[in-house]
Amino acid sequence: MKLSTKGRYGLRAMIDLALYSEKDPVSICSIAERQAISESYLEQLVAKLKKAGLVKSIRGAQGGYVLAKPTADISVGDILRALEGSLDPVECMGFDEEHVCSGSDICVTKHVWKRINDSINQTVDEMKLKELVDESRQVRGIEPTDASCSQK
Amino acid sequence: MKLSTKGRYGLRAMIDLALYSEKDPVSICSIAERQAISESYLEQLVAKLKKAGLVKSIRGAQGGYVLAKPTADISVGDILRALEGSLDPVECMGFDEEHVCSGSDICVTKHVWKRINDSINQTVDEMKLKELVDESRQVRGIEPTDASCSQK
DNA sequence: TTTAATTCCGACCGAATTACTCGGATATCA
DNA sequence: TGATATCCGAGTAATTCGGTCGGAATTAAA
Repeated sequence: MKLSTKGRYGLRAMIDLALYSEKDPVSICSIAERQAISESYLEQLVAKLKKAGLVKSIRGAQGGYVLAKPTADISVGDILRALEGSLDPVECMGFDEEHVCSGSDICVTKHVWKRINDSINQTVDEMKLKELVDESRQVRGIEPTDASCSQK
Repeated sequence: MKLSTKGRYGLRAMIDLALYSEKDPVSICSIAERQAISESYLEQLVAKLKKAGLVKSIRGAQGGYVLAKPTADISVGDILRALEGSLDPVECMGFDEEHVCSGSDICVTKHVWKRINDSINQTVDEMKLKELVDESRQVRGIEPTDASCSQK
């Protein structure tokens, strides 16, 4: 029942991206530096975010990433599901249709799993990236400029 | 973010145990047979349930297991935590105390993880074993006698 | 008093997943 | 034509998962 580093790093990366990409695209390298995440690993995560349609890429020099949608339209659930796959702790066959299970206790547990799944998804879907970004800006002053990241 | 077979099998085993242990203790062997779970694996799970104080064992021939508490006093959360360990998808240091995080976005994500953890634990704790057992009995007729399980 | 049923305990094991790294191809701005 | 970037796929060490196996200890029944 653990959330992997994909989800944990990825959410931080998205907040970082939202904070710094207002003017110019943000490079993976600069996010990695600020967030102390391995650059090559972060690359994989951002690829997933892109495939999910949450960020857009701009290739070439001075390129980077920007959000594909306004922060109010991106939920924590969208981000986590993009990175982790389904957040359902139990993937059950025939959740919706009234599928008759073999044993009655299996059927009963199915309701349990569904309630857990629903509770998680509801919780993450009602939190929007906008709220997190706003909160983050309140904590420290705004630094909207993305310092180009150090070379190696 | 997956619940392992420990939790899934274990919950079914607890329902089974509650259904069949009213008169006599129930053997692992018979639970394994009814629930189609490997006997030797189930042994490990029941050991965890025992250590958590949810079931009591009666050793020797005609022995087995019985619930240690009334079904109304055992929550799904108790069972799952006994088997899986903490259900918190993210284990965060210093959740309670106002620990100042290094970066503001880390602090912000901390609130996210806390809300997810709370939502899961609340959901599983408000479901009691009693409800599941009652529901299970409604589905099919009651078979309170534990047929001694087939030998190998 | 033996025997069969049963819990108890720890070691082992293959397969999958996690959390990365690395090397290089491709695109694009200056 | 470089220097920056994204893109992409393969490799890999460590850990977890989902069990199995063998045997010791306990106790009811024959």
